[in-house]
Formats: sequence, C-alpha cells, structure tokens
Amino acid sequence: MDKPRFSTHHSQCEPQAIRDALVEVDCEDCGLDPICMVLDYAEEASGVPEGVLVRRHPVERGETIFRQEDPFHSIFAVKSGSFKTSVEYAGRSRQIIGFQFPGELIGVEAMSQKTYPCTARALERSSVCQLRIDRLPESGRPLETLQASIIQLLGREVTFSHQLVSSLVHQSAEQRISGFLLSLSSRLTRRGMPGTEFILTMSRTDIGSYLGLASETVSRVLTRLGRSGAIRLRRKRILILDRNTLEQLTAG
Amino acid sequence: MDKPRFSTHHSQCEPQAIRDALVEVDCEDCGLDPICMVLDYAEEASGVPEGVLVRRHPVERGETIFRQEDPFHSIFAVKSGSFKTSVEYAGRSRQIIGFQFPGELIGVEAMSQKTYPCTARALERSSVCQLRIDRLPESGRPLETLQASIIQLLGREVTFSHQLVSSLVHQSAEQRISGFLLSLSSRLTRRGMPGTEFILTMSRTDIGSYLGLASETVSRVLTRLGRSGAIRLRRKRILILDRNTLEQLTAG
DNA sequence: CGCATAATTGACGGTTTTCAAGCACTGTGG
DNA sequence: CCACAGTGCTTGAAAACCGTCAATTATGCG
Repeated sequence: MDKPRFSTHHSQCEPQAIRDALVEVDCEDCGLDPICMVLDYAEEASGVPEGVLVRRHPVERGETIFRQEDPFHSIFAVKSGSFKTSVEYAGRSRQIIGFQFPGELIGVEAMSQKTYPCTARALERSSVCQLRIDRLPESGRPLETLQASIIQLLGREVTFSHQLVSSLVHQSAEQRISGFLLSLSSRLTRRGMPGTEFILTMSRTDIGSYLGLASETVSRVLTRLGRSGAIRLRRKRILILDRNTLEQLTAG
Repeated sequence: MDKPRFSTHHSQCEPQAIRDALVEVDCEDCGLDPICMVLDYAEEASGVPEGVLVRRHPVERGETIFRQEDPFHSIFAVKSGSFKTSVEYAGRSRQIIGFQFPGELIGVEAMSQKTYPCTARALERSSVCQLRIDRLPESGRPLETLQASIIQLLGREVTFSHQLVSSLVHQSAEQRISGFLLSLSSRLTRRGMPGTEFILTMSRTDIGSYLGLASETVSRVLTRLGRSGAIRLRRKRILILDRNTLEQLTAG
C-alpha cells in the first residue's frame, strides 16, 4: 500500500487506479539525496534557514512548476509521477527537450543563471521535493559540498546531452524509439521501479518532438515493434518482451 | 602585428600565412577570465600553489589535449586556433560533438567526474591556457567562487545543448548549416574576432558529423548558399554576405 | 611531381514527412 | 448509464528530402 507498483494492478486497463497510483521513489534512490543529506546535516550543525527544503509538494497534471524566463529560485526532484521540459525560441514552435521520472532532478541547469531556460510541466498527478537555492546561506562548507554535487550533476547532464545528440542525429526512427524505450526502462529500474512494464505518460506527439520525429512515425514504429514481438503495446501501456531485439535495433 | 586578423591578409588564398596566423583572444574576452582573476587574486592573498594555471601552451594541428576515458585533471581555454571534441561509444563510429574557438573552454563537463567524456583535438596550430583543477586548494573562499563560475558555465552549456538538440533534430540540412554558420559567426564576434569572414578549420566530414549530415550534403548546401548569394565560399574560406537570408533560412 | 586525402557533383533509392481520413479512448452532461 | 464531442492515436498514399554509391576534380604533403 505504501509503495504500489504498476505490475501489482490487474493486467486489464484500470484508468482510474493507474492514474491515481502514487509510485513514490525512495529517498535513497533520489538524485537530490546527497544534497538533502548535506542540508539535513547543516540544519543540525550550523544554521541553514527553515523552508530551504520543501518536501513532497503535490503537482496536478498539466500544471507547471516553472516556466521558461521565470526567475530562478529552486531546483526540484521528482518524488512521484513524471514531467516534461520544453523550450520555445523566438516564436518557433515548442519542443520537448526531456522527460523526468521519480528520483530525477529538474531545473539544475538554471543554477547560477538568472532565469529558467525551459518550462517544466507535469504529465500526470505528481509530487516534487523543492530546494530553494535562493534561501541558502551565502557561503561555508555546506555550500561548497552542495556546489560540488551540482557540478557533478551538470557534468553528467552535459555528457548525456552529447550522447543524446549523437544518437538522435545519426539514427533512424526505429533506432531512436528502441533507444528511447530502453532508456526509459533503465531509468525507471535504477530508481527502483518496474522497468519492463510501464506507462508512457507522454503523448506520441511529445515523444516525436523529443526524438525529432512526426507523431505518425512514432505510432507506426511502435506498432511495428509490437508486431515484431519486441514489445507489447496497448495504448499507453508498454511491456518490454524482448530487450535483446531492442538493443540490436538501437545499435543498427 | 600583435593581433593579426583574417581580413588583414590579402584576399587571395595564402595557405601558409593563414595556417600560421596566430589570432589570439584577449584575456578580457576569454571564458576563463573570471576564474583567472579569482586565481590571480588568490595567489596574492592566500596560498594558491604554483603551477595551477599554465598559460599559452602551444598545441600542434591534430594533437589531442585529452582523450575520452583519460583521468580528469584540467580544464582548458582556447587562446588561439580551434579544436573539435568527439565521442565514441561502444565501437560505434566517432562523432563530433562540438567545436571550440578562442575564448571558449574545453573539458568543463569533466569537472567532478573521474574521466573526460570526450576527446579534444586541435584543428590547426593552436594554443591553450590550462587550469589544473587537481592542484587547487581543497576548500575556502576562492574555491567557492570558482565553483560558482563553473556552475554558471555548465548551466549555459546544458542550455546550449538543448538548443542544439532541438535545432538539429527538427531542421532541414539547409536550416542546420545556415544556423551553424551564424553560430560560428556570432561566437567569433563575441570574442572580438571578425564574424563575417572566417576559415572553416574543420573538414566537411566534421561538420556533417556534428550536424548529422553526410559530408556530400554539407558540400551541396554550401555551394547552394554560395549560388544564392548568401555567402561567398572559396574552399575553406567563408564570407558572410547576407546575414538576413541566412537567418530566414534558419527559421524555416 | 605524384600520391593520398578532401571536396564536389550526379544519379538513384529508401526513409520519413505530409496530408488526409477513420478509429479509440476519455470525460462530460443529460 | 449512455450518447456525444474532443482529443489523441492509427493507418494509407504520395512526395520530398537526404544518404549512399560512384566518378571527377582539387588540394596538401612528402
């Protein structure tokens, strides 16, 4: 009851139950945890102000936690649910640049910037932990440790972006989507969630925007993967049947 | 003599003169400058060890300053010349993930990581300033300031990556190349170098790898842009004639 | 001067986008 | 509880775009 999993539900569709399922990541599996611990320690030892860390703030589906150009104030960790981040440049159409699942951080790249460079929107009823950077102490050992953690996170983010670029730019639709599914799977698994059966909380259009494909192509490839037996697909529910096939497809 | 510019050379091709031209960025235009200044100050005030900052280290064409998987030790600033960074994953072919010009930093994303995630190679005879992170003091005010600068840099880097992904993934070959040329132009201008006349120090294949295009496509689009009058193109020398046209092409 | 590498140009084929239509699901209101 | 509308998803057909292959020309380096 405390930690329901998708797979514990009946295999038939139960939209209501699924939508309200609160699959919450454990604190020790959360990307914010090293930072949390520093703050916990600092709160006891020296004087970290109250209200720096806001735990388990609920967010409704479709709601934003920040928008592009908003002044920066916090970084967030997804506690349950999922989010999409998107950007819009000079009137051009909005594009998805990432999805975030429990345990992952949002808004880190805005650290030391004036404003958020993207908009973060909940794909379902979700909850987040919020770290008010603007209320942190000005200096001292805790800040140094925090900064070191942030640098590490950002470094990984840059490396991930590079991987993403090189995958997207040189791969076919089938490769991109296989890779996307595997990536989702491993990210969910790493945070202690089921990685072979999950729900695509984002639309085909969102996936297409993220991968640089038309939504029709996403749809076509997903059905093709389903017919080939690599996955089982019913609407937004995904069952990964044959990871090997997907990995071979990704490699090309 | 101290600061030769491409445009001060004769307009006819002079490979020898061009190759050896040392267009060096001013320190005040360099991305490492805020960090340099902190260190300069720290060297005087408290005790930053000698040999932390190595200035104007020469690098020959084709030489690497670090390779993927090498243990991290330094970040670099391009003082003159240009570099390409590339990655290789699990046997797949090598891909270009970025180019660096005078005033820009290389290897920042490896901060707080164990190893460099990419290889950096000089595209021409170049020089770099090197900041030995592994020789920095363990803590203190200078470190905090340095960390804050790094976070800012990395944040911008992530934002830039996002822009890059969304351009590459959703744009046609013509849009990508127009955008690439404009990006080069503005980056050179920002560091006090001529932005309307410059040399593509990287090969067509490198550009293609970076933009996700075949080298033949790069070649074709460049000639097309030349025919349309937007640029003038002789081999590796680029002259931007009509910035408006390029901007329109980029927008689509 | 000659070879190796890089750049250009042409023709062709495959993949993906676009446009268009039909279908399934969701949520609303009677 | 059911009908309906709206949205998102699926599927089909045609066209555009880009990658591949191949031949030719240019450039750089010894």
